Amino acid sequence: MAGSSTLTKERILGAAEVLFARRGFDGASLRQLTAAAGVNLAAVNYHFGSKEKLVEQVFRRRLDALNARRLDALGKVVGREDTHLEDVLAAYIRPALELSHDDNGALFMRVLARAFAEHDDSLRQFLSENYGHVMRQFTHEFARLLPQLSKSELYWRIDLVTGALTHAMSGFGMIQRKSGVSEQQHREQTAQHLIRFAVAGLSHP
Amino acid sequence: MAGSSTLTKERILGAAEVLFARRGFDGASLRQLTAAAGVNLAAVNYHFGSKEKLVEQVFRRRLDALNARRLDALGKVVGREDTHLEDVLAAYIRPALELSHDDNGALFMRVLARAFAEHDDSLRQFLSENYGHVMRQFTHEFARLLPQLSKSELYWRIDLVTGALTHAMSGFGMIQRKSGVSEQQHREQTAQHLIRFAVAGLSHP
DNA sequence: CGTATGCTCAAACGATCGTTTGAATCCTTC
DNA sequence: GAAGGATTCAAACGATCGTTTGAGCATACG
Repeated sequence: MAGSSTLTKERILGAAEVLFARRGFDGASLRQLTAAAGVNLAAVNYHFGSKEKLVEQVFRRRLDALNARRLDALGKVVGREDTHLEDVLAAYIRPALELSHDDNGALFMRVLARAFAEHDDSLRQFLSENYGHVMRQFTHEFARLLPQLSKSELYWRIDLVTGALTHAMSGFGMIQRKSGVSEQQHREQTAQHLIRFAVAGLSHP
Repeated sequence: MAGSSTLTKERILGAAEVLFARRGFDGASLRQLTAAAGVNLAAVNYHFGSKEKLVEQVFRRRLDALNARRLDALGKVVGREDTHLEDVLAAYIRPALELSHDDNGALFMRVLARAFAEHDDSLRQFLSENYGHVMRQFTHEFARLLPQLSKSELYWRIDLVTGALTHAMSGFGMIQRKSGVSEQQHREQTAQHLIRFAVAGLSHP
């Protein structure tokens, strides 16, 4: 087997991320996409099999790393004797925030928010099968740290917090940083906003 | 001028609500839509002018009433001498919740959540021009009740709460009510969940 | 060198899209 | 009941969609 052109696949994935964020999965055509990527129209079907498979790979490329970092961060805080709720939330939020400040990572968060709102069955099943265990582990930890909440009460709050975070992160591509604030400071302020909000939403009396 | 067939227009709007919620604006074709409505394909362009105009009318039909009820409810609580934050939030949340329990109102909330996540410029401009004053009035009231928050801090929290509520309400079509709980009770419990969460998210220290 | 193998390319496939057309039909009004 | 505007209808328009094809080119291996 020869070259296994990683270059073309990566160009397609990059252009797909941009156009899916801007026009949606249906709205972005393979002709726009391949033109933006500078590759031939047939390259998508050759390298990915179909448009739907391409969509899955767009998610895989980012979510594999993102959720691995989330679980890694979670593992580092649950081992200790006194785990704080905000540490668990930071383990969920901070990796996504770091992703948002990388190249087109913010655009991917838009794609993710779109998929979240679409309620598309096949896509939801794909995400659930491949990354459902991440949410399950976090949920388990939330339940442990909030024993006063009933199961249904906890699920309500997690659902609301998830909606808030997803929505907020989908807008990260468009916020203009105040002048005089370094990117480091800005990211830390954003993290604090999200974490404190999530703590309040989960643990209010 | 004769009949001005309200019937056909209403059948189209109803079918559009269902299909836009299920497949999205691009995903739902006028052929599926008119077939589901039991009308001729050309009826959409005849009565609405274009598919895009139809989308706007789908929003208008629900949002005119929804936002009028929100402002009405808001007016009834801001007049009093001691206004509580949860009353203002109830004025925002309860009309949407009542809409969600009417016929296809829950599906419309899905459509709304979709539009919210799409970041489509023309649709956002349409919503902002026609209903922006509603959010502005609520924001003004939040600022009055939460004077300790800076402007940017307040906007952060409102954005997060809005994301949470939009996401939660977009799922109302799919929740199965526990047996033994009346719809009245269920709706009241849901309202309490949302309102308390929003209060915590806005006013945490 | 010859020949597989991986990849790119222009071109075309059938299907479906939103929209338009012009005749047929309904319904009101005189 | 004739006239005329409002509405519906089947059919077609050009455009664009995702996908497939087969020839052409590159690179690796015997």
